[in-house]
Amino acid sequence: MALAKPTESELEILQLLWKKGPSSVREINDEINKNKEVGYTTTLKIMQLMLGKELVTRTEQGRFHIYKSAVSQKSMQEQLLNKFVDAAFGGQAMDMVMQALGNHKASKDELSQIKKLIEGLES
Amino acid sequence: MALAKPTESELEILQLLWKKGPSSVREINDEINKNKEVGYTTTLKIMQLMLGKELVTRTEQGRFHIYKSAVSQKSMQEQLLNKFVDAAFGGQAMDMVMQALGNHKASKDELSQIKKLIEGLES
DNA sequence: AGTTAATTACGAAAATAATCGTAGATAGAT
DNA sequence: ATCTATCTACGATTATTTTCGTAATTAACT
Repeated sequence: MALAKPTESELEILQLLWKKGPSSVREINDEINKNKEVGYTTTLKIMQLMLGKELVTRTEQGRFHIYKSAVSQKSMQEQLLNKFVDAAFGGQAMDMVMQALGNHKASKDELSQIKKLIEGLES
Repeated sequence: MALAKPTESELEILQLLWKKGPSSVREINDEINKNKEVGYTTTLKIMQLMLGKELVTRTEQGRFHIYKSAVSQKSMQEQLLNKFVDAAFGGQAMDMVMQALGNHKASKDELSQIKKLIEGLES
């Protein structure tokens, strides 16, 4: 079965779950509110919807719930990347790679890592 | 003034305008309908909304209109890429680059071009 | 001239997403 | 025991995006 495509808000929550690990609604909402104001029940509602879409699972921990991502970061990113390359770069992935390399600062370390990856692909 | 962020449908139309050059609604709608069924007036309406957002301009050509992208492909892609890296990769652009390199087939030519770019960045 | 086909403008409906208020439950503090 | 704070569930509202029907206009073709 195909992964449900997350909405923007859902993806934001998935990011936090990947980064912080299993979390309560309160923890997620607090994190989100570091950047922008969102009501607690808004976040709760979105997480409940994500449960319905099977983007997350949850366990009861006393009287509240701990949510956990149900999709792997890598496969979700892969899916989103494919869609994005199509939508924004007409499918030309290497165009996008070049633009990303040009626009984003990368450390020497990252660059040599990428070079190594390319050399592997070349052979 | 910041570029208006295009919706998904709007972006699809921008892609076609970039690729095909200035086009009538009919031409755009025909292209879109190669992939999926969308009514003519739906496409028309979206293009009219894009005009309001200044994503396109248009000129009269007899009794119909020719639409033209009003935003550069490069700067729009740059903006979308930044948002995407944040939303899907938590801002880690190089993670995304590596995943793109791993998942998408690239020709020898493209790979050496990218390598050259990296070598330029390294110095 | 009259008919047909293609066009634009526009309002409104449908679909999707995000927001929040309120109610009911429960735990902890006084 | 009561009060207060926090939690879940859920309906309803708002905002955004997509879709399309209809009317008016114009061009082209009998």
